[in-house]
Amino acid sequence: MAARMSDPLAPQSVGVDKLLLKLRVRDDVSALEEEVLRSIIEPPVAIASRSVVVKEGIPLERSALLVQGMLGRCKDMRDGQRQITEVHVPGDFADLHSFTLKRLDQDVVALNDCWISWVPHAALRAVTDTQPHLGRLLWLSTNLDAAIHRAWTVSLGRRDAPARLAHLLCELQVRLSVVGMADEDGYALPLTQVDLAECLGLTAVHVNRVLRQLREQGLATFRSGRVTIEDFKGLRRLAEFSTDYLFLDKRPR
Amino acid sequence: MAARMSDPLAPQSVGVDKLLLKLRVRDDVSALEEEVLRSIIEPPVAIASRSVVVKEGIPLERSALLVQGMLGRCKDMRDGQRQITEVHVPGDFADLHSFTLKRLDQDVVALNDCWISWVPHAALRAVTDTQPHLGRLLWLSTNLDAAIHRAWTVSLGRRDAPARLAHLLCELQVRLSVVGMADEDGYALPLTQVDLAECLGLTAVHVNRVLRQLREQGLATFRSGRVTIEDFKGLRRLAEFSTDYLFLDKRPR
DNA sequence: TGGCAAACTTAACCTAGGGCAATCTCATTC
DNA sequence: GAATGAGATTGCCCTAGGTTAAGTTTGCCA
Repeated sequence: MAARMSDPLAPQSVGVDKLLLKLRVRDDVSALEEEVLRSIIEPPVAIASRSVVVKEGIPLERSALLVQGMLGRCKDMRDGQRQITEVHVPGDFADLHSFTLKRLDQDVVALNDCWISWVPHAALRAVTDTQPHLGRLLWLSTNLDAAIHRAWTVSLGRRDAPARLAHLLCELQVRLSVVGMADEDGYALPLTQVDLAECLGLTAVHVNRVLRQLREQGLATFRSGRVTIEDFKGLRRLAEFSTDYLFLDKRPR
Repeated sequence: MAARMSDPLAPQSVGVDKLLLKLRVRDDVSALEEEVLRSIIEPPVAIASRSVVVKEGIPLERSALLVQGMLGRCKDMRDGQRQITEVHVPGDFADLHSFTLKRLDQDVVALNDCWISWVPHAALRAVTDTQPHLGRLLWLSTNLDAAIHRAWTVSLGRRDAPARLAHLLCELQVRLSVVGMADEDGYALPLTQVDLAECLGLTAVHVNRVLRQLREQGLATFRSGRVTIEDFKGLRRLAEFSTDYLFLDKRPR
């Protein structure tokens, strides 16, 4: 499997590094805590595009830290429709909530070729026992996921298709920036238009129409796996996007 | 304010009791842990219907345990539209995520007259420092909220209006049962049709149409603040509802 | 007990986005 | 370098749900 992957070299520690980038935007992480984190994270393993990393309902003893690529949380409906409820970027734990819940309510699927690092729940339990502040930081990271879920709920409930797409493009721009994977111009987005549709509660055909709209309005272009942001201000305005829900600062404690 | 409320008697400890019911469905809570929980929860205070309990963005030092009534997490849009991203029932912490995030990304609003108990973040910090298992249980309860968010995302993205409404009615039936506030027949639901619309990403007019549909199909009736479930099986089938995402069991640890 | 105001209900019309099918593009493989 | 297949694109038609605008019912308070 790994032989077919575009980047066959396992990224050694970038997973933890990106996790640390993500956490340190929100709070201080001491050298000791960093050491502890590094010690509980297993070496990365390769995951083939489109494979199911974690299946809904199965009892779990570990959680997956995404090192490279993108993962989605997917719910399949009876009629074959699918909804993606979150897109994970490197540095995210895709299923840290399974540490408390012991299984998942939805599948975690690789949206492209990925590298992930497993973290045993036993080690996480030890962290919450002996490093309460670090434990609270991990708790925080699951609460960030929840905040993202709420933002998606708002999008699906109250934004029309162009605003919804623009909101997703803005969100990914910001989340990828945090882990150093986006610049002002845009970012690599290894999804298909079908995937986007499954994030946005739309059909692939309509996503295609709306992508063209954004392109023709000079806001953003999505082509061959790359999002080019032409007018971030305009995109933000269209989406009514604010970074508040991503908690990009350290608050007084 | 309290003078105008329908039930002027402060329910003394039912908030903690319902929280314990909720937690004990998911895991064991020792007598000591119960004692600790009771000790950190302040006496209930009355909240008038429609008032904002917690405003988005404000730095917070405490979280609200809902004792009686219902709360909603609301996002207001520029154009006056509003999306509710979760409905809280007694025994829920409405904003426990603010313990790690230090503020909210959305307002918490009283959907009717409520009683809530505040819990200081300092006390929660002490719990995570000295009672790691109890700390993990509180973490779990925020992860339950996230699972509910994901279920709503799926509803908004992939279910049509009747299925979406049916799904919400099923969810509340189950969540209220856990805290002893629903029976086989149904439950009190102190929301307006506008509130339902704001949960479901629909207009109030369409909610009204769909309520009639469910009534005429003999599935459920919502009238004068009460949901009567006439055919739970049928409602479940229509909604493609499963209780899996509510994690109603204790898993091996 | 009557007068409001909020909530609910219904109808007529309209539109954003879905459904379906054909075509196009391009990368991969033999 | 032809065959293949996944993804992207476009057009046409249609429906679920929105919009607007009346009513009607209900509960509250003077």
